[in-house]
Amino acid sequence: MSDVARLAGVSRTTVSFVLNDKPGAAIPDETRRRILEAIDELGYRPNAGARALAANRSGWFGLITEIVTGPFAAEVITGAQSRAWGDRRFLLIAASEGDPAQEAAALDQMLEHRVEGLLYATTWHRAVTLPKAAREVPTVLVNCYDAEGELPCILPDEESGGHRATRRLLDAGHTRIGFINLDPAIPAAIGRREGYERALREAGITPEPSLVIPGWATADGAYTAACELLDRPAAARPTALFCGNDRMAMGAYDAIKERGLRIPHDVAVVGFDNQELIAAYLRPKLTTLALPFEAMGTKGVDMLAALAAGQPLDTHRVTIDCPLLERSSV
Amino acid sequence: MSDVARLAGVSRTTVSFVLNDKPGAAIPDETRRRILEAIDELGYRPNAGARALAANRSGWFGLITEIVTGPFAAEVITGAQSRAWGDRRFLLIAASEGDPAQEAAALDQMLEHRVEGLLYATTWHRAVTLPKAAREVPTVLVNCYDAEGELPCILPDEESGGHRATRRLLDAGHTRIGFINLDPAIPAAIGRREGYERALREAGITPEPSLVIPGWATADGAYTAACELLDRPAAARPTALFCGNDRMAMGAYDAIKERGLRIPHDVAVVGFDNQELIAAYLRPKLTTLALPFEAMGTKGVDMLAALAAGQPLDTHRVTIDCPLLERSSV
DNA sequence: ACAAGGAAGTAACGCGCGTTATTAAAGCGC
DNA sequence: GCGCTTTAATAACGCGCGTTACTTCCTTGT
Repeated sequence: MSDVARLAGVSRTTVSFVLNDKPGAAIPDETRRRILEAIDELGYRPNAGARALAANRSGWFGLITEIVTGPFAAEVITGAQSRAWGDRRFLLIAASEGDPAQEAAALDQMLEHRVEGLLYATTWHRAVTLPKAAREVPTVLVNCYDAEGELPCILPDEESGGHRATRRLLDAGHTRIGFINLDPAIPAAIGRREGYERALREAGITPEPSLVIPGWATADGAYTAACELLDRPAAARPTALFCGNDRMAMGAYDAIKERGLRIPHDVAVVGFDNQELIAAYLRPKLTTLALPFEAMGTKGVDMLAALAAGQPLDTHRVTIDCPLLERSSV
Repeated sequence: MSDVARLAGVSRTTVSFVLNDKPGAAIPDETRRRILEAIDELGYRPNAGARALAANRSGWFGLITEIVTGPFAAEVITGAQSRAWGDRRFLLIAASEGDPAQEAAALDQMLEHRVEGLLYATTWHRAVTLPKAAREVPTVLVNCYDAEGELPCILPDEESGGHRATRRLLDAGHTRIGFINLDPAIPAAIGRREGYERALREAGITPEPSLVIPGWATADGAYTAACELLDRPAAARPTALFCGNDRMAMGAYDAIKERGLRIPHDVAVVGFDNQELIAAYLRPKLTTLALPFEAMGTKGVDMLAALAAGQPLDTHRVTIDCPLLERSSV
């Protein structure tokens, strides 16, 4: 920077003013041009670390996930990343691998790097408890919530998702809709079932509990559940299946095809999660709902930026809709 | 840090010595204990940015990928990440989205952050040309190579992969092995075909060109190709299919099942890429080869660490084996 | 002609730390 | 008791930059 100043025939301060577009500093165009030329000629690059030190603003946000691999975390990262870079902020990403020790170590490193905020994301919607150190810095939870309900969080709107999926099947003319659910104890399963039942009631149909079977989140479990549903007498057999996730839909597909039934003519299927590799390549392609991971990532950075700037949050608990992806299974 | 020094009754320098385990500095246990106690009591955390500035070592490596989403990039990141954190180094990750402008911007930011090395990873094995700015810092290519052949690179061993897949089918007793290949012009397709033919020749079988058909990397393309192969007269029909990737294997599965043939009894299948969501949930589960993305990521950080330390590289071009994942389709 | 005010630019300090050169005290052999 | 080495610790500088307080020069109005 001193070299630039010397070459441009000004002081280092002036160079700094130009680089930061300092408001209130009167820099004639001619001087500015000389400085920019010098920067270009010398190939000068400001040192981000030194700037951070002097300005007392690191520009970093931390992002802790359980695993970096896996489509979910990757999408959150994508969303957060793009939003952050656009804002000239940067993401220090760490994976906890589900290990509290690694998680604590990662958090330590982040605090040493003076992150201005922390994003904590989980693979599936559930409650979490953070290490105490997380209180030292603004924190936003993504796809999870803390038991004490103190931290702001961003969650998928499971209820409206279940409603939307069911509604889609109702619109296609189905009235007996089987629901192969996830583990019934988790928030996703509870919310989606509520949405499912609300959609039915809104259509004037009384929810039939026997049409709801847990598939335990596996393809095999869903296969078994689908067999059970499809082998009922014709009058009780569902003409559509709403599956808790796409892997489960895969199992359901097998059960359906095995019985010589066609999708969607004989049985329609809606999945959940939009696991691209499954949904887009099943035959026929699977209509499913997407968990809005990328949107949750960007929203997380937004909220963090607000918090870091000292602004209050309008909403402490944000829910984001799960969009329906129309393919060929309905 | 001054507070710590004051509380411990020593100078800031002494605190620094303790923090860095400075060799040659004689610190009595008693003094060290007092300092560590003071650190603990005050909850002091060193400022990583300031350390970097003073020591002139940022501790950062940059990682540029085309997309952060997608299983490939995610695995590379996982590998690089775990290796880097273990070494107290950190990854500044950016996605180019295939856009040269974004790529250049990302690189600029990385250089401003004074990364000590750059990892450049692509989604599929191919040649690349880097922005000139990349020359300013040690660079290692992952899953790609530069046309000039100047930069060190890490590549999957396609030839041995093709050989291993074919060998597995030969070992299972197959002699007419169809190969539904990727776009024949790309390195992966070329290497794997070489391996395929070598394995055949080693088994005393003359490669039959008509058994090799491009599937153009899509499930539909592979489906068409598989139909063509399976509809040949019995004597010319392959009893096993080696597919260029798992999506293509998915298409092949459909063609096989449609004809009432069973996997693996009538037709065995080997895929490539180990796209977990497909390979592990197809029925029967798909035997496939994994691209060693995670290993490539860790190796990349290793090489970068060596380069950043000024050590010469033993090998300029590293290839890593593609392991066979045994499931149920052979 | 002169004060007032703005335009253009600078010197100097501090951010939090690593590191070198130096000092002061303590131990040791005789 | 004296010189010499080791031990323990420190003052002071610099890393690359942002920022504040200050100076100098030019314009403008009267």
